[in-house]
Amino acid sequence: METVRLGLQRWVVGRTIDTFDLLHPRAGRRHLPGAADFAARLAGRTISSAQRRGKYLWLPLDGGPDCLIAHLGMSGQLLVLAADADDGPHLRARFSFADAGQQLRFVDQRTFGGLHLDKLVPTVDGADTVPSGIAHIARDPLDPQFDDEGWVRRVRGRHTTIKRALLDQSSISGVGNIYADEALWAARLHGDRPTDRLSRPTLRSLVSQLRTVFGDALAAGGTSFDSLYVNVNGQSGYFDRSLNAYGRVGQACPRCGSPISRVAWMNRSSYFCPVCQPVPRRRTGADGVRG
DNA sequence: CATACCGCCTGTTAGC
DNA sequence: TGCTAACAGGCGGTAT
Repeated sequence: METVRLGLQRWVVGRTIDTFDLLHPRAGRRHLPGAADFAARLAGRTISSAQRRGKYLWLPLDGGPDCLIAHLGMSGQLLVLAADADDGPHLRARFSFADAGQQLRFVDQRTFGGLHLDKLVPTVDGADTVPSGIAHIARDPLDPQFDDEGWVRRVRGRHTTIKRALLDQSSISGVGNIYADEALWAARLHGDRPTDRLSRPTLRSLVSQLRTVFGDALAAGGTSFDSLYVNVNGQSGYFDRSLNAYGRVGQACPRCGSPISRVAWMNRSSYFCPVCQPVPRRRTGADGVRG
């Protein structure tokens, strides 16, 4: 998502929207007044910047509505393409600009993503602004304002497992199933470890590993697992080539050589090394669930 | 209140 | 060969 934000910053910031065409109702489902209203509100607006928090992107607009929010779901793409470029089968929305240059297109095969409008409100710390509808999304670990110690404290105070905590976007954002498994592998932690029994140094180390995983992915241009994730120029990232655990069931752990395990987890999968990341012993009566 | 987990979508692919 | 079922996954909503 940061890769996409950088692309938008380069290619669409400063440009004025001429027409907006919503081509699939699911892409605009969060804009309740409908496609015609959506188009009317965007016409003539100039995009003033490109912002991101976790997996949400937003483009602040001059003259209100405050901003256009984009969430790509798992298969969404924002592409900057010539006006005569082929639509393809999954084009969901199109932005044409007053300068008649390249268009911005929202393409989304599985339609989990979407676009909507929102107003900007100050963050609780007053440091900047955020769309009102995503104020519950936490900062991500690459955000200079992310509070490591605050996250460690919060996680240790909860009664859940560490993988669930990593995927909880209201505590730490930007972490999906792939990056959660990779960071847990790097930190040698099994995702089922109870958060209230992890030490402060262990959790600090986990944030640090997460930052490394994010940094490496960003340097490689993002993660593309099935070629659906691409940047605004249609180039896909190649970070998937450097995954250590995710998707590697049966292959050797790059650290110890043991075969990577895969288990069903929350209607998806978890990948881990059973030797480096041992399954935690179940808590029993003697240990006490509440301790 | 805190935590757990389903269902939304559709194209690809494994398996029969 | 042609079909079915599993799978990918962020997150809002609902159940516990």
